[in-house]
Amino acid sequence: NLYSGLSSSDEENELNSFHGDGRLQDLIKMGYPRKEASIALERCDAISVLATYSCIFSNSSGEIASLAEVVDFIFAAQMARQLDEFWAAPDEQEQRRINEPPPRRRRLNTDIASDDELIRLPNPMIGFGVPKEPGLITERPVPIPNIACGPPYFYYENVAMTPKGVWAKMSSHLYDIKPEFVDSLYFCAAARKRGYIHNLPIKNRFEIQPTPHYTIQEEFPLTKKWWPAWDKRTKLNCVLTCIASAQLTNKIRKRLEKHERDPAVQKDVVDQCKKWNLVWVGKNKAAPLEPYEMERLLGFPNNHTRGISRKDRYKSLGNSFQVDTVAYHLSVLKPLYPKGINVLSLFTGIGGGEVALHRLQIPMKLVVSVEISEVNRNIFRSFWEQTNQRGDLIEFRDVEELDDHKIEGLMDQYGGFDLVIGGSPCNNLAGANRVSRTGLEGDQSSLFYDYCRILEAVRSKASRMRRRDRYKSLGNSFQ
DNA sequence: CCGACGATGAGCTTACAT
DNA sequence: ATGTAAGCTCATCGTCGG
Repeated sequence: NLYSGLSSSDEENELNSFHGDGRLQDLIKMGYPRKEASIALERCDAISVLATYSCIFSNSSGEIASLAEVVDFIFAAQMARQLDEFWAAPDEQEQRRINEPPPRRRRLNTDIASDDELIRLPNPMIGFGVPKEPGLITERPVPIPNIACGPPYFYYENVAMTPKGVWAKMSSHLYDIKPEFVDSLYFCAAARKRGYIHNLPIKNRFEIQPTPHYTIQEEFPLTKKWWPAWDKRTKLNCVLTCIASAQLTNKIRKRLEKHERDPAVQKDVVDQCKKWNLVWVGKNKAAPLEPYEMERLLGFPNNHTRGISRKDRYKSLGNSFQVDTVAYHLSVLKPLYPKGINVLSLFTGIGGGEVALHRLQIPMKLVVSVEISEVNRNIFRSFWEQTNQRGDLIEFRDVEELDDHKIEGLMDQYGGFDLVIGGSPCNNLAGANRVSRTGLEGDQSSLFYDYCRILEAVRSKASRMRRRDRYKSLGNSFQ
């Protein structure tokens, strides 16, 4: 038997893993990078599992396998495919990537990672497809690597237009999954170009109802009365964290009262409207969106962010998900988890991901939320209470508080996470930032690495829990 | 302390002409 | 293929007046 020589020593390790697996920590102490150690563990365990299964089937004496056994055999076969990759010598490029030193603060233009892989933004920016547009695909052009397949699922989001090389680097830290770039103008009346790295299936996605309106005039019908013919916009630009001053509205009104028919003035006004995302709310009166209008554009319930200052509402909304877009991607979870899911929500903000799940009517049995801003935590807690959620909500302030020990404790207590969702800070990536657009290693945006750390802790713990369960059911089947 | 306001471009993209 | 122009961006900071 090909695997018999390996199984005995591995089974000893398996037994050790019942009292809290120290092997990953040991490997890290020995100087192996976390990712490499984790991959090695996963694949060694795959061999062990396969050996165990070959033993069962040789003892089954010609009986018909139960459905459960067949399902498990398929699982074992998937593992067997990974063996080939495991024994193949890793190519030099992958080796170099694995041996890369941990992230340090570095300037962008000296970043060596930026030149080996250049990720281009698609045009049109529809990802794997959007509703009501041609170009829908049901299979990924680049499959998800085996190591990242299956639950627990994860969903990571950030701005599409980052400095060069940033998306390639984020992809390389998230199992080399290719990002899905989607502009939310295909879901609502405002543009929002974002990239999403996730391991979700992409077949049979569906929209949440009711769908938002696609044009400004339909979404805000009261503006039609005041909308000048020479302003041809039908879509708004990206919802940002800051709005125009009231003085700008006054200046525009005064200019138009004098030179309403001057094409040059008209062009200048339209430019200002595009720059500041203004809509027409009165005669010659172009004003920024109200907070509740932004909420509608982003797919939140009316006055989701009420109770905090106006300025904070704009800031929180500008930093949020577009709910309809995210819900479209997460919709594939609904048939998979009819009884609900456990969610680990990092950088929760005002809870865009949870609102999406709620509007999909996917019950949330548990949400562990990490959010540094107090006003955002208050908003999210209000949402949780007012929608009469039955599940548990556990809040943390800082990702630093969520170490391996705490993650594993929560997973033991609640039976693991089904979804890890979050978008890390974009402050140092966003084009609107004049002062500190320092890239992925910037003070705020480097929290991306905490997302990776926590995700890997969840996935490795989940694989250990699956193994433990398999041994348990194995023990039962022999009685 | 809070909020309104104005100043502060780079870095990336696409579109179009050459 | 290459150059040029135009368009857009989950923002930050200091000042000032309440």
